[in-house]
Amino acid sequence: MTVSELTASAQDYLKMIWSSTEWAEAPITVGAMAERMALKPSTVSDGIRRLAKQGLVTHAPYGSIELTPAGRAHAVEMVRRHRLLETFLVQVLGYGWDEVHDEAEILEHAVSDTMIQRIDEKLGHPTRDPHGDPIPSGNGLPHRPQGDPLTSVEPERTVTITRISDADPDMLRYFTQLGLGPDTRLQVLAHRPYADVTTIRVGDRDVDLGPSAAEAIWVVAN
Amino acid sequence: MTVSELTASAQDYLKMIWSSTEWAEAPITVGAMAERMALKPSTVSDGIRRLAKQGLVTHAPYGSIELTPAGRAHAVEMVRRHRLLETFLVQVLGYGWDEVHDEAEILEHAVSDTMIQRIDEKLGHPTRDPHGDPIPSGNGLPHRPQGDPLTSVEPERTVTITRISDADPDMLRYFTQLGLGPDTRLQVLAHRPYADVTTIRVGDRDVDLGPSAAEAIWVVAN
DNA sequence: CATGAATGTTAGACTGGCCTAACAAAACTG
DNA sequence: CAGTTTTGTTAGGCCAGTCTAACATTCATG
Ligand SMILES: [Mn+2]
Ligand SMILES: [Mn+2]
Ligand SMILES: [Mn+2]
Ligand SMILES: [Mn+2]
Repeated sequence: MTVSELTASAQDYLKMIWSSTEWAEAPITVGAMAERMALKPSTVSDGIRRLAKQGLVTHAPYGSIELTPAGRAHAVEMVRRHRLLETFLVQVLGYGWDEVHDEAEILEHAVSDTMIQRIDEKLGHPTRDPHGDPIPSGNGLPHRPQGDPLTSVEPERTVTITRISDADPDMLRYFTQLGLGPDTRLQVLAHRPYADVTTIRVGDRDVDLGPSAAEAIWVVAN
Repeated sequence: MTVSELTASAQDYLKMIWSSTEWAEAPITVGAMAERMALKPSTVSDGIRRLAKQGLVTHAPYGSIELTPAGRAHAVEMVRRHRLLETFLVQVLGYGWDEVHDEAEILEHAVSDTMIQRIDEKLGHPTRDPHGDPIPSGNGLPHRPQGDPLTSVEPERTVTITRISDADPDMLRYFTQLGLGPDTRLQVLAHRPYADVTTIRVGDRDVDLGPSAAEAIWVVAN
């Protein structure tokens, strides 16, 4: 029943499927998974077939990919591991928020349940990782995240950042330069649709963000 | 050149070969490796062949197994990782010395060079692990251990423990009960050869140790 | 020193995980 | 709605790592 009976690869597939529904609606496709995991579609197709055989996902050929309850439990556990480890690396080992994702991507498969528990205790049961993402609790219930992409906020609104996608370390370093992180307040000045640029005011500074940056930032009104 | 180009299995084989010469003389055999790694001899034989193909060991069929300089460098690096991680788990996460070996056996393959470096810095460049074993330095030079098995000490001598084999967690818990650990002073009272019992005095208490316990403890005169 | 026991190697099978190439299905689009 | 493009699956190959079973070599002892 514990996650560590699965191969690292299976753990990553499940985590990816689950994550695809955390901040977006559309169910994930084989092609998108292959893209995001830097694998070939044939490899993913095969992997999904193995997961289905283990009862962790349901999948009819050419059909949609859905986690079973067992698959979802494993996936949430992996997300918990990943985010606790990221938090640990920042808090205890002095990593920057742009350095932790790749390290956690490996460690999440290697640490024992015991170690996760001790990390959780040492950190005082944190609820958000360094990128603002919610850390699911030990009993598998996610702390429900909130927010919407910066691109969907009406101009003139002042908002607070809830999370920033941890996918691109370079982008995170750029955000650090700008003083943008979880809980940063900012004002949306304008969206320029055909230029695909969002202008924000953070502190006393006006900044233009391209679409990939603006989509990586999620905010709530305040 | 870094250790992480190797599979976890290759890393473990190299570490085992190297470790077999740290505290004992005789070169390791396929059978002994299989025994200690809980594998079949045919599996190890095959693994050694792969390592030889990569230039990490020399081995003629039915002949002895020797590390090449490259193999030795990788092996020492793995020992460094293992022992630093054990120390980290005890110092930072509050593990007991009997709990760290199995955890480190996995983590050693997963942590990055960066993480090892930060752990080393956080711990202040420790030179011995929780079992008293020397931690090779970053440049690959082992801190030369010293000592001899308790079984080889003449009666009446007072000695100090330098290291205790970390192979058996149950035995470590037993030693904890007795107050035995690295740097503990004790007096050897007698060896009873046919009973295979070594009697020691530690603090104000006399204790009989069987051969497996007495061989797990290494000491220096003082 | 011959022979049986102990030790080590090879052969063949299986799994997971990846790939490329060929093929099949589904989704657009004129 | 037929044809084309996109997407997904299957077939076949490869490698690492494990096993069991069969075979080869070495060692030790009578
Ligand atoms: Mn991962
Ligand atoms: Mn994160
Ligand atoms: Mn290991
Ligand atoms: Mn140790």
